[in-house]
Amino acid sequence: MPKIPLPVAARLPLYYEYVLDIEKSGIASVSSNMIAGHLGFTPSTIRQDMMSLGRLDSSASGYSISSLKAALEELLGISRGANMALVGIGSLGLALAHSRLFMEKNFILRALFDKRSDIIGSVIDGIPVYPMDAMTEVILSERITIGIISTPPSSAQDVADALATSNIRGIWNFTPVALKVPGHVRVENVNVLPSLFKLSLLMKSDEKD
Amino acid sequence: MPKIPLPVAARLPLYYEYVLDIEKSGIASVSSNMIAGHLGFTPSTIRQDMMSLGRLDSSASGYSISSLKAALEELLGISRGANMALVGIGSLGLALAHSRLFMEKNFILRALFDKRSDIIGSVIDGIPVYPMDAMTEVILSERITIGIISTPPSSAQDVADALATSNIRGIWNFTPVALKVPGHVRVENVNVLPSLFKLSLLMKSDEKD
DNA sequence: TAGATTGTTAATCGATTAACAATC
DNA sequence: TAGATTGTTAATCGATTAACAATC
Repeated sequence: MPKIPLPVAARLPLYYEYVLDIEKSGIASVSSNMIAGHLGFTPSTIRQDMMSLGRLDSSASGYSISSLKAALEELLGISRGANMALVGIGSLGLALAHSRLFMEKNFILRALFDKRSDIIGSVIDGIPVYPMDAMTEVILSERITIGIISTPPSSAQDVADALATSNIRGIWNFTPVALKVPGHVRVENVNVLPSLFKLSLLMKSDEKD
Repeated sequence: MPKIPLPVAARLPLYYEYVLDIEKSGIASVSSNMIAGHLGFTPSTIRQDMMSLGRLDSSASGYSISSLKAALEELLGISRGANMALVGIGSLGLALAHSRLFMEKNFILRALFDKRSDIIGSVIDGIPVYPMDAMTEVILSERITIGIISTPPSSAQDVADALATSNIRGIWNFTPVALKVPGHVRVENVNVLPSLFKLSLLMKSDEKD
């Protein structure tokens, strides 16, 4: 199994979006030069990255779109997909539940959990809302491998503990809490504040021009 | 003006959260060793980064919390803050409008824009909803420098054009569209899908253990 | 074949880490 | 002073870029 360096892994989603784009236009292959020009890297970087992807069909007209797409879908987990559960139906949780973004990539939201009894038993966008204590059972029966945490920060660790107990394999954490989890659970944190700070930093550097 | 390398800039928000944490506990200074231990870097990296921040008060017990906090608030734009406008009140826009996350950091949402006439004129969480054609006027009168785009992808470029015309200085883009903007406008994109792919990649690497 | 592009090795660049004298 | 930590220079590491022979 090829071990993908982190800087390369960060570029894979960009490659994938680009591949989908040009696939639509009916072109059958793409060169490192074209990718580099479009995404703002050097052709050298692209070629080095392509080597990390394993064997691709390539020729003097570049890499075949179909083999590139297949390799990326395999690596990014799109080809196999995953079942997900979301815990905490606040305004962020609702926005995530409504989003078609991951659904389109085969990451399917199968279950919602909340502690508010007035919404338990209801169905949001086709997804049932369960009580918190049904977590272990539902995660098992729906073969859920990823848990999304969008609760208030104060409940985040408790929810992470419950998910870990339910044998979840990955946690997508939308709270600003540094979760403690057992070794078999992977955590990926989503934090938008650093991105706003970066924008602020960029704008500031414009000022003295 | 110190030019901050990107890898350093990416760590600044982490330092800031940590500084707020220990400030609460009443401790007056922190060593590179403590920061490194808590955030998972080496003390060397921390000290190099501190040098990028400019002159800090330091001693044999470490860096003074107050000078470190002040330097970070200055660099991250927290001390001066900014006024923001949000365009596109879907479920994501609502979640952002409800969030206290940036408000606490002096990034204040002053205006919401949408094209749906049934909500124009209403007030959401204390923030007025304006029609799209009031954009230039409101951005000027409220001294707004950052525009948030949370519309459907199909409208994103039109909104970016309108914001640029209104002399906005930064765009915080929550759509997956690669926006084209004039040189005086900075764009920062927020994309959660790469983060989900990264989680998927991590989980996959667990599998063959 | 001729032209273009890959695959791969070597060179460069920049970031991280180590080491230690200077400072508090 | 003695102990601890910074500030800074040098060494290491890894990622990006350049170069070019091999391939289509």
